[in-house]
Amino acid sequence: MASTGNGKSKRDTYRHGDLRNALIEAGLELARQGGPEAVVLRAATRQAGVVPNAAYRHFADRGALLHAVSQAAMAHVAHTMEAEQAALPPAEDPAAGARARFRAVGTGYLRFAQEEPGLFRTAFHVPGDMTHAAADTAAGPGGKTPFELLGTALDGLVENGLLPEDRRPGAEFLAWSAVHGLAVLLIDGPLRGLHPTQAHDAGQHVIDMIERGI
Amino acid sequence: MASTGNGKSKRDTYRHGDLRNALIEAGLELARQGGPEAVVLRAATRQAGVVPNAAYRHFADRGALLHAVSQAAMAHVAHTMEAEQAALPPAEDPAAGARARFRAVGTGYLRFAQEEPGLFRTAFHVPGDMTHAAADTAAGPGGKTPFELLGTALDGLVENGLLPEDRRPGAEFLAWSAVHGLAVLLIDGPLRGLHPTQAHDAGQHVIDMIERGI
DNA sequence: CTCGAATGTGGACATCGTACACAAGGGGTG
DNA sequence: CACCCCTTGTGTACGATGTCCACATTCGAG
Repeated sequence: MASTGNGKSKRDTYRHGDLRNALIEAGLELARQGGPEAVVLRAATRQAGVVPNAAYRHFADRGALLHAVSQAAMAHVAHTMEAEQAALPPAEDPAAGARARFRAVGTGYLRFAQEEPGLFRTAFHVPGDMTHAAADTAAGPGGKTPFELLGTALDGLVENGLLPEDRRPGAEFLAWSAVHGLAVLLIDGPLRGLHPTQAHDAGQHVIDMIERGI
Repeated sequence: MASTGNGKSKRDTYRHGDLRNALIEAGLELARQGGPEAVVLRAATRQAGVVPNAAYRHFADRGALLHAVSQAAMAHVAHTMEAEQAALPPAEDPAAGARARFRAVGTGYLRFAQEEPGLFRTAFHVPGDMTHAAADTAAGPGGKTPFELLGTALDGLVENGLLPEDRRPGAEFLAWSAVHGLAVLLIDGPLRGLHPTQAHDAGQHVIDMIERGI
């Protein structure tokens, strides 16, 4: 076993073989259900069929484990964003395509926040840094972090004349602020429990505001 | 004593007299320094000079205490926002005044986030609901919650023709999203540690975007 | 004055993070 | 192929936390 994800049967080998990843995987599951505070060191080791202290061979402390889980969650965010872009119908012209890809960045971000609130909260739980955010561990299949995806989409807007070049600097912070703020409102603010379609509309409104105000 | 806020000397009376508020006060101090997860029941009771279990006469559990502290922190946010508005120079004309008061809402909010990040995080820590948010416990000296302050400011914009009436519905969520998102970026996102003046500029940019895009 | 409801105390327990010493065993060197 | 050592997992232990239960103290209504 060791490779199979189940955590029930006790390991047959003394060595686990892939404990570090098993712990991150277990942590992800805990985070999915209960957010960052639910990723408990002892629970993760239990799930991996290992004694609590074994974790310390791979992580300095609970915080380090949580950070690794957070990075993995961030990668999931990136994945959802890329998927949203990939699902886009072929664009009529380059400009329309750039605009659609930009909006998909926000839409994917918001979709993830609603579908996986626990992971979302974990991904952005006082993340050491989400810009450089160890680009490899926090990246999606395309190799880009959520932030980088946003930057690329903004560059696309500029290239197609949809965003004046002098407004480009710092634009990611404006866009990110608005979308992330809405995400928070949706998952544990006053907009929590909004019907998915209404939430989607709210998301489009915010993205409209960004396009207008950026 | 009981009335004095110090927590050093042991109470002389068997009854504390105002334990509930003493615990909230202690919780606020803990939250100020370490955010929501730092508001620890035992620490608060210790500070109040009382045995841990005494807290259960006033709060159902740690969560209830944290919620009360959160509400108190929210009141502090409202206070800062009101102060920001009060400090405004007299306006030239009503419209300019309405606009300045609207911007002050955002500026005050962002100021508080930077000056008291621990309290800020605590105020918005999965708050049962921040809209109705028990208007009395979360309100500032003016009797309004942060959300209500924002709504009032938006109404002011409409009254002065600065915001089309058909754009008013839901506008608080657009504005709140953007400002709150920036606040998060500033206190534990990639904009953390930004020089206060730069942070202020970023805030003005976001508010500009809101005014343009709302 | 008396007695009950409100408030604080004491002791106990499960769980958590983590430190320290020890065991197992896989891989490089001879 | 044998040996030794470094990595990885185990066992035991400690302090801290949230919370439960039974008991003590005191205030205030009658």
